[in-house]
Amino acid sequence: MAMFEFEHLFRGAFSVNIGLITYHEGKLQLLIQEKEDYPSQNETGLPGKIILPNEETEDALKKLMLELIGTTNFYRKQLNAFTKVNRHPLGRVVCFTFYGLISFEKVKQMSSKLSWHELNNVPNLCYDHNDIVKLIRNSFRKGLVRHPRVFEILPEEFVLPDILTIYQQAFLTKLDASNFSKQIIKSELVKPINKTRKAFGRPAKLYTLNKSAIKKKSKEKVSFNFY
Amino acid sequence: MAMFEFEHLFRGAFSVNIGLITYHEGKLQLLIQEKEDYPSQNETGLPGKIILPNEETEDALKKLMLELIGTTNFYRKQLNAFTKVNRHPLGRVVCFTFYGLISFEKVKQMSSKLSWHELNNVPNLCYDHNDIVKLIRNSFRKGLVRHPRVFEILPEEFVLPDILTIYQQAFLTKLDASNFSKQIIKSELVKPINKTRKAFGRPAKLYTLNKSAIKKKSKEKVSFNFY
DNA sequence: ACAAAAGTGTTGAATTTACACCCATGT
DNA sequence: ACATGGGTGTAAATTCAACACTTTTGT
Repeated sequence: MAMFEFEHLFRGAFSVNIGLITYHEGKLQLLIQEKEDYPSQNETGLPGKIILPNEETEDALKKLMLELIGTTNFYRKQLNAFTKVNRHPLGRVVCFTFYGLISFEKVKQMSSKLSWHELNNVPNLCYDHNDIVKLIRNSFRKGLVRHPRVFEILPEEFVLPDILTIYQQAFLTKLDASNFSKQIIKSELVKPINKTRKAFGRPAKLYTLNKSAIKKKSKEKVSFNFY
Repeated sequence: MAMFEFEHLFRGAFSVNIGLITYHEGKLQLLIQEKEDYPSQNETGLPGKIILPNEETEDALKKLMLELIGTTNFYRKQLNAFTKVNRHPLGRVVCFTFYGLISFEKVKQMSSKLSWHELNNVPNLCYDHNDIVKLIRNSFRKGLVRHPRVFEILPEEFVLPDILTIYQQAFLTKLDASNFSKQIIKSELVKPINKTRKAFGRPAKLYTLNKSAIKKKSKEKVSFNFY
């Protein structure tokens, strides 16, 4: 069997890791897991697990997330693989990374190993996980700029100033609140419901996502003008 | 040694594949390789090779490209890994894909196995390589819209209508030539040299890249307005 | 002279940006 | 009443988009 002569090439293992972002209590938050298995006991890192040799990546990820937060119902996207030979002490473990977005209300349970950390203040993580977090923040930003991705981390009913807050935290910048709100409304992606959210000052109007508007893809404007 | 108990997990192999794009004779072109090794003799696909268990991905890619085109001096970016369990007949071979951009004049040699094919008319390729090509076209488009990436596939001295042609082919659309040229000039990324390129009608002015302007990163305009 | 391709000019529309100002609430 | 955060209005500046027109070449 021809298989035999190639056997020496089949010496690698795989893992999935995910950076899951949500928005809760006015902050962007990242899900962090306390590791308990060898060789990284007592360290913290992105949620992840080893993929079995005959297991699809997507299945491994779903299994992991069911265990950890009780649902697989959230937006996700595969990012780069991390392939450095010596990134893992046990041998060559290639890491497939995902970034995910979930609204806080969709989180069904929290495994005791888990905690949320401010995305803008992530602690030191094991292996190269801080590099992965950088990648994730970048993808998150791209998602915000290019797609109506904010709604993935907002509850069903939300308020325009929260969208502003999310963008400001994601880009570490200040934006003109009044112009930003007008832009959101003009996009027709949201529709007002007849409720408000109480707060210290004037209460903010609640909106929901206008699902019909989100369908039609954005116009893909082609120009020599970089964003 | 703890290694032993994890041994059953180390059963995967890796490959690199690259979609290398250039611009030549008025067309966007993709580099295609005729395969000669088992199990895909006589098929064509993206240039690629198996990565040895202790070989860095980047090293494998460089080795491959030196062999094929005699240089590793070109822009490249890692894309998604292809991880499906059954994508390769010999076992689980995970494929790390890259897309690359090279100006035609930088290609030092052409291995006899290689040929250029119009990017908009790629033939049937082996395995899932046609899927990879789709991914590559997408990344190429994103690169064009968001970064001054065109210059990677243009010669030292180029002409504005060629940039127009590239964008039009990449996006399968027509653009207003006069407005597009004005946009390029306003970007200050190019500076005219005192030469022209002869052609049928009025000769076009030659330009070079203004390397000082390319340094300062684009302003990262944050808005609720998707491109 | 004429066709073809390159490049310039002009104009109205649309979008952006910066603020001034008004509104609805809790204390 | 007033501080606070939410929201509307407006006007100048900039960018976009369509297209008429001029320029420079080869035939």
